[in-house]
Amino acid sequence: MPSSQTSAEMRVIVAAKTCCERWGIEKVTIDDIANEAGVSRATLYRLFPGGKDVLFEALRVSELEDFFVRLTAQVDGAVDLEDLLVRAVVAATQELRDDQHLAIMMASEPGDTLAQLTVEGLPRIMRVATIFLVPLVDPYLPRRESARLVELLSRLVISYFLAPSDHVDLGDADSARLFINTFVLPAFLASLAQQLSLRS
Amino acid sequence: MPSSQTSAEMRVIVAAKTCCERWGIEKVTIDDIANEAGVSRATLYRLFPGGKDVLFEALRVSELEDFFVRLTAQVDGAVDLEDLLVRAVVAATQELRDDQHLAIMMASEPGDTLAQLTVEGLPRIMRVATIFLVPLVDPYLPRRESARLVELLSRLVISYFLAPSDHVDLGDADSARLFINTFVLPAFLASLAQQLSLRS
DNA sequence: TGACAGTGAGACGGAAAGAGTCTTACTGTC
DNA sequence: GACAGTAAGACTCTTTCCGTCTCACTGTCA
Repeated sequence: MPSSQTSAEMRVIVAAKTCCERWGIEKVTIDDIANEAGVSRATLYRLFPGGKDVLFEALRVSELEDFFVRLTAQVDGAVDLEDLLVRAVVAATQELRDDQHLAIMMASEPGDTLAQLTVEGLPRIMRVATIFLVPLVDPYLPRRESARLVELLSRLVISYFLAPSDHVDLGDADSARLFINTFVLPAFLASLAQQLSLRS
Repeated sequence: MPSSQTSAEMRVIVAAKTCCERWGIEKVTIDDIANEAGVSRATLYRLFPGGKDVLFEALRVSELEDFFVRLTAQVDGAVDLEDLLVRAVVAATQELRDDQHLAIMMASEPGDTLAQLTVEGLPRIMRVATIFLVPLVDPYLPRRESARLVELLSRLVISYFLAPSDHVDLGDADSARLFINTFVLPAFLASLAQQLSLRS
């Protein structure tokens, strides 16, 4: 029964998320999660062979996908590439800032949390960002350029979130627009012009 | 340096409270509390010989005293015995209901929490209640009767808090007044009359 | 300067909790 | 009756935690 299995996995992931929010990641045990999910420990290990590491990895992927689902919804209706990028950057920045869970983790386990936003987690973030955002950028740029653009902006959003600048506020639409037009879009102008000429 | 020592003890107790609110009592370790208090574990054991048990006992006493300090403030200005009792009962009931920390503990560790409100903790509650409230009741009743009254009302408040009744709501002033006039004050009427005649 | 009280850092052993594996028994389905 | 999925829990190994203890450091008072 594949659908029920999937549902059980989701129940466990949701339970893990709930437990982490309640106790913080360093206080959560497998038993806590299994109990919260209404599932035995044996079943949990069957669903996530590898235990805690695999489960938490799945949890991070799940949260990341949720993040981009919300982000995608927020950029819906963008009228051109600039509008799309500005909306995406502003929404992502604000969502990062408003993420209470992230703030708590940053306060209680800064090392692990930062690792998940940089050395360890960035590749995954880039991957998921690419999956979600490249299709949105594709109409305006060649595929290869789309991926480069999404990667560049993702890195910038995270960097400016982790270490805010006095000169740029990517959570502000005007500031983000100026920044994107000045430092980001010019690099893609050639491709952009090419794509436009192809379309016309 | 006795004053600094007292302050260190308070720092540890506050840290213990903070940690309990953050993680729940069953997830807190002595190290957590020592770190939160900015104190080494050795010092913590020096301040609270006996460790966790003694520290948590001190924490409970501290919270209990805070509770009655707030309660005492809320009944300030009562004009007569009935007014005093109604105010005290209503304030205590509402404070119990609004206590977020208590609610969390009741949800996560009902057994221990209930024990602290009944078999294990009630004697201490009565003791502290007596210390704080008997002086307030004293003007209206002989000392022996004051203690009996405070004990009776304390027990009733806790009982009605733990198991609400369809007929009485001690969080409501009118209901509490009716209840007190019907079931509590009559038992003390004789003493009350005697005290009044002595005063006149 | 030297005794001294208070403290932090951390080692240590025993106890307890947690992780991951595995077996057994139960339940519903084909 | 075979079978798949699960809960319960026994079991081992590892980690964490507790409580005690020692040692070095610091500021104070004589």
